[in-house]
Amino acid sequence: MKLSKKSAYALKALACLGSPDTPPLISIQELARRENIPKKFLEQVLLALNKAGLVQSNRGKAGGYALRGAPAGITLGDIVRAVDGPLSPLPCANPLAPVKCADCASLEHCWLRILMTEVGAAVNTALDQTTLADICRRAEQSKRSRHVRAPMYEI
Amino acid sequence: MKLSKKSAYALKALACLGSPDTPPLISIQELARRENIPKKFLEQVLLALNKAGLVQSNRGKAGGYALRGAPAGITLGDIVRAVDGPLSPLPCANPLAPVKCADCASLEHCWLRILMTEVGAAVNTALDQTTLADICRRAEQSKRSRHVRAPMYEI
DNA sequence: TTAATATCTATTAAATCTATAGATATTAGA
DNA sequence: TCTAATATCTATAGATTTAATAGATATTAA
Repeated sequence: MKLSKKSAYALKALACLGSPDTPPLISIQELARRENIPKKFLEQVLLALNKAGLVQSNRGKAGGYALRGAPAGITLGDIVRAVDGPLSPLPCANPLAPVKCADCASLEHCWLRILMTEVGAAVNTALDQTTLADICRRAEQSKRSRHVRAPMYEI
Repeated sequence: MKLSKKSAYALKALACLGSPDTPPLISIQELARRENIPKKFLEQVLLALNKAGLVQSNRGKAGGYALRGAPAGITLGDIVRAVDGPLSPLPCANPLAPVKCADCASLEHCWLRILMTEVGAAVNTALDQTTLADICRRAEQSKRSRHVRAPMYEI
């Protein structure tokens, strides 16, 4: 379960979109600047998020991006799946569109496939426990905590 | 959470070592043949498993490998970690040996790091629920089910 | 009409994973 | 003691995936 750069950028971008400090519509360029993400790469990330319905875009001058749904309704799993595709441990272990492995004789009786299907389900479930709302809360907190001084002892 | 070939081979090899059809000591060559794994690659896998203490080896002629501990005491997580290293979503999210990311300013206040540390913990926990004993049981079952005829309806 | 924007496809660059190669060390048995 | 079969180790080639960049087109407010 390595987090790809793409997913990491997606998380940062969405956290930014969900921040109270962000205008209702923000351009790729500005988003890239704020989150320190390569602009052209962020482009692709937002494209994927848009296709998955997690954000909405306005084209043309003064265009930009905004969240599409409520942060509480978007899970960490949704985000990762949107940019990296289904997070199945093996191609054959995707419950929706299983792809037979080269060396496996039968999908049917492969214990590794069955095991990994369960593992994949567990991972998906784990990632779906956290919502974008949670993520935004954390981001705000750490933003705040970075501004305060080191704690001092009161007498 | 993609399963590397290395991990997949490790699982197959260990399942084979835990099978009643396997002699108490089996050579790499024979193991590679039985599980259809490139021999030189399997070599590296077994080396890692040995270093992690999951198997034991005898060198010299008539040497080979065997399980070191009881299958019920070895988890799926142990196996994957043994061959692929700690399965942390980000280098900085490894609770034991956190490695600062290039673009992250501080380990301390990075919400992504904290979030991913929790995700990593969840994934580890999930993988540690399944033991090699479970895996061996599944492997035996699927071995058996492959030998029986298609089910027929009894009257 | 222009300038700023999103969209799309392709390509290059870098990193990682998979596999192979070739050497050395060890040991049972002839 | 020698030989053959084995594990161990390090290096490297080959393949695949990921990350980043490039350059075009489409859209829209002003």
